[in-house]
Order: sequence, then structure tokens, then C-alpha cells
Amino acid sequence: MRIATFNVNSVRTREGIIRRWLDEHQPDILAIQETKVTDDLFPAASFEEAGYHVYFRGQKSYNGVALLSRTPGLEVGYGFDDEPADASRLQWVRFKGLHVVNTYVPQGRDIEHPMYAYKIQWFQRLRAWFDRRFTKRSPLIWLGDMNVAHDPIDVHNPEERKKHVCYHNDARAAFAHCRDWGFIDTFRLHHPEPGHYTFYDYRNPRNVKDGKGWRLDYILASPPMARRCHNAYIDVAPRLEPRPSDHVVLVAEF
DNA sequence: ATGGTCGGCAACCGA
Repeated sequence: MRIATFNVNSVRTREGIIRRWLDEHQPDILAIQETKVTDDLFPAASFEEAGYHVYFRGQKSYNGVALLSRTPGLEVGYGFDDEPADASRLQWVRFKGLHVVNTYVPQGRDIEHPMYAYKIQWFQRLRAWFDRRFTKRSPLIWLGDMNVAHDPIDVHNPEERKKHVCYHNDARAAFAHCRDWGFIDTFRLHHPEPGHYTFYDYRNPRNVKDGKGWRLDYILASPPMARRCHNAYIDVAPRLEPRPSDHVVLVAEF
């Protein structure tokens, strides 16, 4: 089984990229973040044509999550149990023998900004949510854009990024606490070496050109799922497109 | 050291 995650930065702008990627890689599940569209305008028919069941929740301009799947989801939900629910950042789908949780974690804007405290809190709320709903024996996948480079090898220039909201100690600790529920990082399992990234900030074209990136996207597995994971890879195809996205595709095979 | 680019959507906000 092949599972993938891709922050598309507008599902309407990347619809062509997504369709081509689906045709070429034939994933069983593709999780998408930053769809940036309300549900009435989501291009669901296009992905259904490609042979997928489509589950999504979005809003105007910002955020938005979606999950495409070869097999139908048996149950689907959005958001935390309490407020703010953040329904367009947290999605879960139950399949036969598998739960998938798709998140677009708040970026945080700046260390001093209230959204950074909100981001830290968001990981804490998510950990409590995992604790309530699942056990370590659950066949569970948590994937998406976590907006954190977990370790020094997950960012090109860690020494210069200590005050960045995606590498600051508090963000890394909050992400770590959430992972400590019992998740295993499927990509790192198969690629212990540095230099693999899933995001290239195109506010600096030089860094994009030089491949100086961040690893912000993850496919994390509960112990029973991690035991079944035999391969993981990053596909940089979206960077080769005429209108490249800032994130690329992360894949894990089970 | 600074600022650089996208996408959505119609002025700037968010990343």
C-alpha cells in the first residue's frame, strides 16, 4: 500500500500536477494540505474521474485539507472536539483496518506572534486527542504538513534558524511530545542521512535554486504500521513543473 | 545584512 502527502498551496492551481502525479504513482491514499478553497469550489469531480474517493474541508483563501483514497472511507471527521476546532486543519478518515489523520499544523508566523503560542498549544491539543482516541496497537497513520523541522538534519542551516517558528526549540519540543504518543517517522526509518527536504521557501529564489530546504512534511506511523513500512521517498516532481509548488510529495509504502 | 516570491483575491494577508 502506497500513502502520500503533499502541501499543494492551492488545489485549483495544482490540479494538473496532482492528476499527473496520481496517474504516475498510483497511490492508495493521497493527503493534501492548503487547498485554499471553499467546499463548493473544490475540484472533487476531477479526482473522482481519476478513480479516487474524495474527502475535504476548506475555507476561503487559507488552509484546507483533503484526502483522496482508492477505497471508500467508512467514517470521516474534521477538527478538534473543543474550540477552536480548526476543521480545515485537522481531518481523520477511518478505513477498513487503518486510521489516517491528516493535519496542516499552524505555521506560527513569528516567535512573538500569538499564532506561535497557538501552534505550540495545537500540538498539545493534538496529543491529547490522540491519547483519547487511539492506542499504540491502533493501525494509525498521522501525516501532513507539521510546519516543524524536527532535528538539525531536517533544515539546511540549523544554526541560523533557531528563532524561526519552524525550528525554534519550543516548536520542536511540542512536535516531539506529540510524536511521543508512539509514532515512528517512516521517512527517517529508511533514510538516516541528512539533506532530504520537502519544502523550499520561494521567498528566496536563490535558496530554491540551490536546494536549500526544510523537512516539514511527515508520514508518521503507529508501531504496527511502522513494522509494515518497507520504503519511503520524496518525489521532487512538483519542483520541475512550470509553476512549481513550495512543497514536494512525500511517500511511504506499507 | 537585506530582501527576495507565490496564491487568493482584489488590498493586503499568509507562508
